[in-house]
Amino acid sequence: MSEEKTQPVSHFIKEIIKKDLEDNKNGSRVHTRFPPEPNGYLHIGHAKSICLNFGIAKEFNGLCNLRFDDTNPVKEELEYVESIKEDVRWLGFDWEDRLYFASDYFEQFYQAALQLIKDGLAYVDHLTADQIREYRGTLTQPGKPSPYRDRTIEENLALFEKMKNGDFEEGECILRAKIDMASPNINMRDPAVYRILKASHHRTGDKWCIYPMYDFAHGLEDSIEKITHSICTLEFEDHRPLYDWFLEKLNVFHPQQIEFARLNLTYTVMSKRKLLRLVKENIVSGWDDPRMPTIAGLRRRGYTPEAIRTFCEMIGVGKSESTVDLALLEYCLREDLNKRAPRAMAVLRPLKVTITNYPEGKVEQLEALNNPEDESMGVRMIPFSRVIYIEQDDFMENPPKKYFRLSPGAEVRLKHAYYITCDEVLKDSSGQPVELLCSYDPATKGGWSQDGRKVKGTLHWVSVDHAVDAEVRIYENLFNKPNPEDAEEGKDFLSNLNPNSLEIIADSKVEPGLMEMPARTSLQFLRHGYFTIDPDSKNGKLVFNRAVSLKDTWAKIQRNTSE
RNA sequence: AGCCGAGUCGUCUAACGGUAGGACAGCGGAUUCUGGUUCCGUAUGUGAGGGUUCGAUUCCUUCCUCGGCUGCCA
Repeated sequence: MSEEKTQPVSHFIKEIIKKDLEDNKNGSRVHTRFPPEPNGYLHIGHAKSICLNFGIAKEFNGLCNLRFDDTNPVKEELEYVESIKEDVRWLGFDWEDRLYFASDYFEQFYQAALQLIKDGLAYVDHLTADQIREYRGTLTQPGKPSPYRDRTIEENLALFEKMKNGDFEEGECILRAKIDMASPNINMRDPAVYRILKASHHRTGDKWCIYPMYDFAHGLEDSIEKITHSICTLEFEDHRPLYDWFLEKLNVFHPQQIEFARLNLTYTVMSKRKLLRLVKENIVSGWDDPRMPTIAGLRRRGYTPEAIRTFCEMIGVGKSESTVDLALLEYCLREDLNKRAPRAMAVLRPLKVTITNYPEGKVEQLEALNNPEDESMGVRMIPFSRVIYIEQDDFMENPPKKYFRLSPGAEVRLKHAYYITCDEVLKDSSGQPVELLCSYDPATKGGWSQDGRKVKGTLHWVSVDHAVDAEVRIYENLFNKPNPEDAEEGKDFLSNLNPNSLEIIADSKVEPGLMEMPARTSLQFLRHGYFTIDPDSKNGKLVFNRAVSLKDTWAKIQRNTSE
């Protein structure tokens, strides 16, 4: 595992913390938390938050908790809890013994609610949900008080007790904070504190039938854990006055909420709701489909934790809504894997080549460098013989200008092997080349020529008799618009799905040494890109995912000249 | 419309009253047994107006644009 070379960059949150440290606020303690709701898989946007929270703790000698914000039993599941733990660990972060659940605090939340009632700051409201909406007013008009707003403390206490005991049905009543129905901030117009949910919770079972709302619970969770800096995304900015109100009225330890802009990526949707739809509607194969921006998907695709961490460092942290170019993520992966991934030769779309002047039955073991960027990764031996496969794209009968590859009469280098010249093209009835007859120069063994003669093209290849079959999965963006939400009138993001986001090449040929490699090994297929061995691989049947292609200058030239 | 927040190269992000810088993407070139890597070079930016100041991306002000907020979701 290599260390990120990207140095931590400062940003406004770190500046706030540095100042707090200077002022000796919180006894110079820094304690953050990552508080996912277990209602879906983590995605690259969460990675930003994880890197931020755990990264800050590390940089300032503080601590970071992993806390599940599981206050809504109808949406949350154990499967998600497990996947989240796995993903955070995989990203390289350690919460040590500080794994917490909001549901562990339910009793404390209940006591706090009681306190609010006793202080005349909360009441049980029997308005229906529709009525509450009506009474709340609008963005421009103040709300009006509920007729139940002035129930006595004793009455509220008794009613809340009944709520807790299950004497009311869902929706019959709620507990509300008594704040200000005319506040310009709608969150302050007597927000809900507790609602009745007769659902079984994945951790507390049927012990409770009332569940606290986020605004009430979250600050208390932070307070209980003595969090110093409660970092969340921008949409909670309007909730901060409420966050502060609860903590102040309850007179408990008061963490500081700080909001930052969530990550958006081009060609990607990031909301859990939409990702859930892709999964539920079988548009992708699951949460870990390599086209998903989930941590599980990126992992299966072949992304490394190092690349993701570097990316999160490079994008910065700010308060303005922004959309990062997917190309930056890809750059981070290439940069990481270029240094670390062993090279291998894989022919994705094979074209047979017979080297007519190479002895039949002869096999040579040729030496190949595993990684030119890191000689300590050593060498391997690759079998060479009379009949080999090259890439179909590496031959053209009528090549355009600047085509360096094989064509009739042209000479190219076979990587690590010999120079060959194409003498004859054998075609099928439709005119498609099916086999090339070539001759090799025995004096160029290893890919060198003594006479200083140069060849422009170098091709990868595999020996037909030694090659191993493989399935290769080529991924493109799941969406064909930079902003998938940019859909026609009346259509949604699904109308922007890229029909070519997955291409399966079933009959590729790879060099034999890859048989021994374990799943999830990252490799560079020479001249193709970075690939990883998919867990679907079975004995005798390798499956590779392309994580990201190599930069392809030739493809770019072709694109530019065709325009 | 009310409240809150945000506007700096194409994108992301620095500059905290004193030379608008970096990264990615782009373009051009060199090197190369990967049309990869590496190296070198290059273009593009402070939303608009007014003010304060010797000096404004930075402070004030008006406007404009964008985002969030009217769940018993988080």
